[in-house]
Amino acid sequence: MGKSETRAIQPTREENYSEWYQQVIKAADLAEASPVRGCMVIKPWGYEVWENIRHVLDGMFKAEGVKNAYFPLFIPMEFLQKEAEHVEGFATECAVVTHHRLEKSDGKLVPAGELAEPLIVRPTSETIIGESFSRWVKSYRDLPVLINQWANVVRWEMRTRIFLRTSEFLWQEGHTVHASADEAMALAGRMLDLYETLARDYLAIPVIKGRKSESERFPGAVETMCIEAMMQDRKALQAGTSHFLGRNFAKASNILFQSERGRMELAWTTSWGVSTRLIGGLIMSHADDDGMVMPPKIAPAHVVLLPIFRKDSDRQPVMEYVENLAARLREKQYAGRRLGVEIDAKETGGARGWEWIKKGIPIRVEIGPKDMAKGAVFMGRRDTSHRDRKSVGTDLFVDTVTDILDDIQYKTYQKALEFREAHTVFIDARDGFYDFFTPSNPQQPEIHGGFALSHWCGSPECEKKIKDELSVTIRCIPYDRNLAGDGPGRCICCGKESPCRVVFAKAY
RNA sequence: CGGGGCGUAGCGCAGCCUGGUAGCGCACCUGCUUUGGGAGCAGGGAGUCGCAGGUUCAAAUCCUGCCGCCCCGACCA
Repeated sequence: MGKSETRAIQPTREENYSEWYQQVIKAADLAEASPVRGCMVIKPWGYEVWENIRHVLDGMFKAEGVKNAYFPLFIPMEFLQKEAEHVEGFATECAVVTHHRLEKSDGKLVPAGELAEPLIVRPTSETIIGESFSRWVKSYRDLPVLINQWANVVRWEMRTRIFLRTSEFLWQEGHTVHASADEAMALAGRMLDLYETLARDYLAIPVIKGRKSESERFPGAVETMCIEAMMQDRKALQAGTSHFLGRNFAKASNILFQSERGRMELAWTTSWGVSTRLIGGLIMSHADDDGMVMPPKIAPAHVVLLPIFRKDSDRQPVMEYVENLAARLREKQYAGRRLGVEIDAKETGGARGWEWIKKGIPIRVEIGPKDMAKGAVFMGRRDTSHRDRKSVGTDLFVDTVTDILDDIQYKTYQKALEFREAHTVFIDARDGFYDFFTPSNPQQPEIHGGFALSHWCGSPECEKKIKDELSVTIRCIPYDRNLAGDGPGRCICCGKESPCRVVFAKAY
């Protein structure tokens, strides 16, 4: 058995989770580090995941009446200054452009032509988009303004990790303007719902919707809502955020409109975004010790056909059969796009199959002369053991391939959901809470903890104390009554009255 | 940015302590043999040993500085 028990990824999740994460990205060919500190190269197999996310979300946004637009990468430094909390939130991680030319000096290129006003590379675009909005909006008849942009942003992070936290990342940022607070709040809520749908129905990631505590809020927001997911090391990942910005940014950018009654009023704005971080979440939700596991609805490709030749004379008939099968499969639609079919005719024996296991393709199909003779294919699924393969009639396979993909999609979600539920606990005793979040070996912490649903009095002091002592934060105040609990209780930290339970966890 | 670890072929590593001019496994190329499976044998290609200085007749190896990556903190999508 020895050899067959070896897993494709080393170390395993259990042995060294963060190293495992890096190895999965490498083995699945999703991305790689770049020569630029903290910046990644997203390779085709990873970028297609992003393209699929973009396709799905873009359709959802458009159904909500949101239009795409594009705003500058560079933002005048003074713009950031307009909103007090906003500056404070981002000032420490801004890339600043100070020159516009290079000159040769002693054979080396040196910056020259200093800018009169430095520009920052957008860490987010509220201020520059707000400037446009202030000119676009005159009357209540112009509202709402519903805009989204697909862009890159730069946040100069101290510690980076591919997909999860890189200095540059890709995202979408939605920005809207409304005549009333209720309308803005409702829109921000609907966008959060879209993110939940994307996560649940496409990425197969179960998420908890909720709102952030004051200390975790977006700088300048009145309310930040989020979806939080549990990774396989039981840490929380914020997978998407939606902000109700009140009138803070309207004030900063001077977004005024004339109301029905003829008065000049400050508008209400929102912003909301998800990023390439979702791909990191995808990996840490589903990948196993054999590599990536792609949920079919977001997978770069759905089926790989692996022709098997026993003799040279097999080659042509098998390839013809395989090409023909590929053509039939490609006529099918799945999750709003054409079924993705790869043909891999490399003659490298079983290693070829492992390449695709590591890449996480949902279905592998082996086709040799024997299968052809039977009118069958030999199929393996990524969500079952690599040894667990079976012969299926070719016609039946073609007819049911989308059902099989649906089944893989469903089971991938269920597995992630069961994992989260297994590591989500209601805790009411302070000691129990501390035990839950304390590894038995602090030097080399084992995978431990999870989501603790505990009461919190609402004070920043208790929140900070828990953060300082355990590195545990309030991920969100959940909307789901089953999680928030029925009625008041006692704060896990100070014992004072608490209105509801919140989600405590270590976080990325 | 503080503490620790690491940087040698595409990937994973040995060699470093005790300097002598580079090796192993996998992958890659060629040939033969195999053939329902991470194949076997033989041959082969591929590395300015992270970068820059220094010590030395000689540096992957010793010394200094820098860069990058990983882990633990502080900061964050």
